[in-house]
Amino acid sequence: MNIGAASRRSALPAKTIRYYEEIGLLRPARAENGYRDYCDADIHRLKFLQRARGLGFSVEECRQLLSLYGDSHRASADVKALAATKLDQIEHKIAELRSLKKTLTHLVKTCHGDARPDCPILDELSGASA
Amino acid sequence: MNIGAASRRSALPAKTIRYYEEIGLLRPARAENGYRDYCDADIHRLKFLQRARGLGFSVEECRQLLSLYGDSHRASADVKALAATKLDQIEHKIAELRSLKKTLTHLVKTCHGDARPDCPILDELSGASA
DNA sequence: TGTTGATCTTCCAGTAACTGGAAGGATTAG
DNA sequence: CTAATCCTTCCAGTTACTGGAAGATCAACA
Repeated sequence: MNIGAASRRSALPAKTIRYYEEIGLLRPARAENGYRDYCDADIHRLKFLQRARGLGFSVEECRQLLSLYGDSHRASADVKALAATKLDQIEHKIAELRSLKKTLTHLVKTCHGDARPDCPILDELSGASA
Repeated sequence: MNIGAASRRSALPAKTIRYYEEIGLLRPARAENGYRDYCDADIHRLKFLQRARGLGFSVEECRQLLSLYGDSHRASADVKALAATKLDQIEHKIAELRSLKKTLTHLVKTCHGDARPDCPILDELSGASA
């Protein structure tokens, strides 16, 4: 299977697939014409990457997950720990964004938003109230 | 004022301050010895940048905000629009992270997390349930 | 005066995770 | 046969810094 088909099946851009190969996440075979040739296991791996990246795992974390996945002796505890850590990070990020949203919402509300030159948002940013 | 002091006053690393200068966000004077010399307006600008970045504005958005800030004829509506757009983006990001959190929470809960080799997290990622 | 040690300078390179584009070979459809 | 599409490699750019090397300058102390 060529890279175009692999791209469609994995929902990953061809560029990204080549990039993943470059950084050693997979090693597809080569056809006689030099084209990459993806087998079912490769597609499986690519889909795995697509899902894990979509869940917010970094590429390095994906590499770990893939090695755990490939290791039939690994404990599910290892994977669970990785996922739990990621969950903490996500919660932290959500909290940060909420606080940010609160501040900005306040600013947008108090800004009259017309043609007058005074603006509470810029005042806040410039430290007028600090 | 040297870059070290400017760094302490603005809560920005010296490296970052030099970087901001490099990309044209400010132009501090130079002392005779070649050292950068920051005046109060520069510090003000740096603090502005520090706050705006912390609120999630990109460097380019900060550049816009700074030019609006410097323009006494600008309408507060311009700033409000920028902030409102940013608010939308933040809300979108929060929604994404929540959905992500939901999926991962489910996976972590269903994973027994012991030494057994089967693991619902990897199953899900590998597409076993898809 | 000498000499540390901290601070400053510039420049080069690297990070994450791709993305875009150029130049050129292979394949497929009509 | 030709045109369009797909494939290859390689180089460069993105965002917003961060790290480090090599060398100048400064402040403080004996």
